[in-house]
Amino acid sequence: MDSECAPDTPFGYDAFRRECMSHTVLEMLASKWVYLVVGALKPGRRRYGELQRKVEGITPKMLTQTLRILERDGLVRREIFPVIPPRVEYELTDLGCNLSDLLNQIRVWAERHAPEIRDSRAQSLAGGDEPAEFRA
Amino acid sequence: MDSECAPDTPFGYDAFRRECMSHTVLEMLASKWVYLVVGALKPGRRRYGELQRKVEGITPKMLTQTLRILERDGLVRREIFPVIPPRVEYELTDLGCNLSDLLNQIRVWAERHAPEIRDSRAQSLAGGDEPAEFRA
DNA sequence: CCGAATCCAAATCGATACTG
DNA sequence: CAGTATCGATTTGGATTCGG
Repeated sequence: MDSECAPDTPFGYDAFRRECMSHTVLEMLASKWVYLVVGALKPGRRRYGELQRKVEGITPKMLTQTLRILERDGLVRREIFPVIPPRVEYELTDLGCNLSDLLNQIRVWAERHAPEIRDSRAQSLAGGDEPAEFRA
Repeated sequence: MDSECAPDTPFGYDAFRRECMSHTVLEMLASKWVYLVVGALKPGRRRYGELQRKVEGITPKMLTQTLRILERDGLVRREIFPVIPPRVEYELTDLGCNLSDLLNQIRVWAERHAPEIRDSRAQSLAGGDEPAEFRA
């Protein structure tokens, strides 16, 4: 094993520990752009420009950076076609597909529960807590 | 609906659009500390100090900030006992429990696939790409 | 068309010290 | 015990420019 990770988890890794390898994996996943790019990659092969259009507001810099991280970690495969104009396609690996299913569940959850969360935030702003505190 | 979100999703929200409410939910979830704190909260009620010990390396500042965000969004309930010394307990709401299951799957995924990802990163560093490029 | 490179502003985070 | 306050380091992100 990489280093001393708590042994009370199914696979000998414990993301709660900073030195544990799985902790760094979680850090990698904890990114808005990773969610969205992996989500945009879900059906099949995608070109760079497609991704940029699908993930609204992502800059070339962040898109490239995110794709490089995903490639480095074995979640995405990149294929370059030596033609002019350049053509580069991205595709999820098996590992990436596997992850994609989970991340998409989160995305769907976010979409499904957005209203409740919006309401909760509104209440928070209005000072909506402690029962029966009537402010005239 | 909050604003113009693409209508081609099951719930009328589309996290790929920046102005969409669900996009901000995703931003909230895309945090290492949210993963870990929600994970640490999974079985039942937890005191502040317990959480701090469980989530290795979290500072009081980040722990408080994360808990406040989760409370604001209706995922965590906070109960204060007016005693000395102070006692404060945190608990997932139903919504939070629901989310917790998903986030835990991600955490387990990270733990399970940590070895493959470590290997992939190592290969990346070694320049391990393009087939049959023999570097003497 | 697909990026790489650079610069800079801003937000985030961590460490530490302090309080009721 | 359960936070708050402050400060500096680090990271992040966006805008822009350039090249193959």
